[in-house]
Amino acid sequence: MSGGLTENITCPVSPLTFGPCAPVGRPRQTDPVHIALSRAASVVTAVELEESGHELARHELDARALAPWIREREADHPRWVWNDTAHWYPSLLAAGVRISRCVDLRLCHRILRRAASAAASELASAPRGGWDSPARPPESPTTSAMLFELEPPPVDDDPVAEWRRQREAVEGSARPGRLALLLAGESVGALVAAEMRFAGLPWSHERHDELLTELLGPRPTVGRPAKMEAVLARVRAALDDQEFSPDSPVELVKGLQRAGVRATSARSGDLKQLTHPAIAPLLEYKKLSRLHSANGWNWLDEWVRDGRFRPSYVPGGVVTGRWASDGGGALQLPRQVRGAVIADPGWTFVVADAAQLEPRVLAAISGDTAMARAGQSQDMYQGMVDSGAVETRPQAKYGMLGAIYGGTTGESGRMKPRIERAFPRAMEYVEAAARAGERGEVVSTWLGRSSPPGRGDSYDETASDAQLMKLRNDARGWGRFTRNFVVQGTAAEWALCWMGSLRRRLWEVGGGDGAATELTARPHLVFFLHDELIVHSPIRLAVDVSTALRDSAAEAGRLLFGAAPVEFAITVAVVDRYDLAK
DNA sequence: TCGGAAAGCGCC
DNA sequence: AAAGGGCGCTTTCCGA
Repeated sequence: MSGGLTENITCPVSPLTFGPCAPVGRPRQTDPVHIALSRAASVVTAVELEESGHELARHELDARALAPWIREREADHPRWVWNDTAHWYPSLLAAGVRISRCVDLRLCHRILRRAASAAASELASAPRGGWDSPARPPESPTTSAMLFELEPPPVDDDPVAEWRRQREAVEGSARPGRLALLLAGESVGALVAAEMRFAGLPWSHERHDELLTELLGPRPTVGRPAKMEAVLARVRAALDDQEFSPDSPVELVKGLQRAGVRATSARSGDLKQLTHPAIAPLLEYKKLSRLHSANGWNWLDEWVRDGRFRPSYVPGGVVTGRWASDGGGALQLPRQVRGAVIADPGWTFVVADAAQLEPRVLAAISGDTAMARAGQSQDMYQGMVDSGAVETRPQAKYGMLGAIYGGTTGESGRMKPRIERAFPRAMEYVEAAARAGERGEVVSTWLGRSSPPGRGDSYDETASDAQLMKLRNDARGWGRFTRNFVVQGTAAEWALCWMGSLRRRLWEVGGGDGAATELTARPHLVFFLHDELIVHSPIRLAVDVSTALRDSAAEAGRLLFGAAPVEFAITVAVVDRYDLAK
């Protein structure tokens, strides 16, 4: 099998960068296509490199002159090579400079260090060094001076040497096209993460406060909000216990037992099984309490400023390649508060969601044509019903989720034989990934991101991750992890490609390089949630943005899977409030 | 008094 | 409604 279409596209500049394909002024043979940046104190060194890696020129710049210099050089759309996007890009954005492509060396290093397809490379076998350390925190005026004095940059910090090592690792790998696409996707993701934080998600402080007041009562200066207190009073009355304490799981269970209720845990799901008049108000209390503590007024004060929610995203923060977030809980925004996400006047949101992304990804990576056929429908689960594989949509949904997650009980367990019969290649694929995990082997995504080493391997990279360590000691549990890894991880790769393609298209919709306006004056990404994107757009461009979203989804499918007959359907909604999208 | 672990629940 | 892989965040608990 080939690496998809990625090897076949001809383009003056590599398409694997998610940058413009036909730059103004086609590069001459000696034009630099990469510019590597490094910094020592206030001096920035910029090294211009040919595609071959040959050094063309070297400049030393004062750090304060960097942004205008980059703006000027950006006309040729070089790839900016730097250690951490999160270190360099925020200050450029603040100076009004948007770049089209980069190589985030640390994110790429992390992938290559572990990639099974590049295991023979010098990079993979080198001792751990500075590039294996976590990213240096972005400079902040209060801490940077101190940190830099205490921790001098590691000696192997040279971005040019590292870039060459990475290029060798990719070129010598079993799947150079796929790995190159993965690294390009990871890097463009880092650009998007910085841009989304810079732009912020439009958030109405006023509407959020109204929502909280409706549900909880007015903000109290001390103690519980009035409506929470009232619900708690109903719980206490039903238990005939004025001392009942709902906020500690231990106390909650004890309190219920004192009243003769056979509770063994404080989990909502378990409480729901019980029949007692106190249960309904108690569940209601827990719901309100969660909202109050996680996304209440304190959250609003801390995270929403000047009408924008600016969380910090962590590209590649999850072992599977999904993003994580660091503060603000951007990836867990409860539906309850999404009504506070309101577009600016004259602007709107274009909200797009990849429909049944993981099942479609499974059809593609396993080459299961029957499953791919079901995916010709906009609604893949309905397509599975129409093909006769199962009788109802819920059967299709839980059957598929069971296949992907390794479920054995309930409806998903019951559906397993039928799914196996209808989609044998897909099931064989995930079963093989699970067995490999149980044996302690490494598995890899379609583009080549490899799972952490399995059981029995004396490898300490993730030793600090308690959850992974626990899972690793449970063969079946680790098998479920690797089974899910190949699907979730490849879905994350599709999403990166979708986002990278969209980013380039949005820039064009906004006028391309000809329009000398800043990022937030054009349609721009403001939110990303695994398989969902939100674009904040001037109303008059919403149709073009919708088209760009669909074209990007199709392009992502082609980039990963070439001509494979798998459709990646998305739903698109143009709304001025996020909660209206679904 | 502080910090890590566990419980619980939000998102996909 | 079901099953359950991946996370982050808040609160409580408990021991150093």
